Amino acid sequence: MCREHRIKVTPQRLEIYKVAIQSKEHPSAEDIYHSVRAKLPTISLDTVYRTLSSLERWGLLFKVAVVDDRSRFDADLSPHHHVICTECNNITDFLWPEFDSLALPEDVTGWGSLKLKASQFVGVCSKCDAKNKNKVFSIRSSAQ
Amino acid sequence: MCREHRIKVTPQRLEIYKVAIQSKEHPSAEDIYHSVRAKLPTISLDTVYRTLSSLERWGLLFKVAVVDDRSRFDADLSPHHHVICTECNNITDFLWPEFDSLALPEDVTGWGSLKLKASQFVGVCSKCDAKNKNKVFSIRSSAQ
DNA sequence: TTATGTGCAAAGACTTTGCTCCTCA
DNA sequence: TGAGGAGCAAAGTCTTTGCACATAA
Repeated sequence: MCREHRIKVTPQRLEIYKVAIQSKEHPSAEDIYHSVRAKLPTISLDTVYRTLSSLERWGLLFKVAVVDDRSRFDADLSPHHHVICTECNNITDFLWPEFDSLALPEDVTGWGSLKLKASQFVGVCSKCDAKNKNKVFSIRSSAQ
Repeated sequence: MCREHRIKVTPQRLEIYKVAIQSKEHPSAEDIYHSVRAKLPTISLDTVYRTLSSLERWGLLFKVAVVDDRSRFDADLSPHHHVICTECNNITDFLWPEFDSLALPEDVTGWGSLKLKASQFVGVCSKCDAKNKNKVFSIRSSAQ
């Protein structure tokens, strides 16, 4: 793949891409940095940033979203969508074939050339919802 | 609206919200800052940030996306969607009633409580596409 | 009057960049 | 051997925060 792009194959690039495609957590640059350090202890964070930026340029990876000021990446190129929890910052994948087969509105087909077509939902996941309710409850009870 | 939330009505808040709902450009904090300064020359950027954050908390405004490292805001709460051009960073609205009436997949309905349901497309708009082609052409011709 | 909000300045956090040495091809 | 990449450190941006003064209610 590097050879296709006529650039050097380095252990850093191999490992960063490996971590990216194996991760299901939509990791941030720092997450990837920590994972990669397990195999390449001397790698630096800026190499991770530079490599992620290259992978994105080559279309092997993309920024899913920016959550809590951190960019989150996804190397899964198959059609899927994301729900983001604003409490725990988890990003969950889901499939939605009905969406994928929907015809795009004319405003979009005439707009330009699309790179990425996805839906994105934002909310609070049920786990965090439950935690919040408990919190409210305990505040109320302690306030009595 | 401020009174509903039991907070003070200040000229800064009024003006920031006014700019936000009137703008169709999905402005960044800095864009809003510049617009508001026309009427309130002494306003500071951190007041804009603080107010935008409040408006978001009250559900009167939301972050559409982060483009070019800047958060972009939208106070239009009616159902609509966005296409983002990665070249000129413009965000264009479009309507898509077919999407809006589509049933959500079970993975999402069971996931938690949604705040925001929208689709988001990323690509290069036709204007920038045309510019790029011209650029490539002129490079080629000058290289001859 | 008093709880809140604003301005100012400085700090924080993530990300990018210049430069030198190293390394893949 | 030579072009391109990695590491290091420092700089750049956007955004947040502490504090004193101002202000809406």
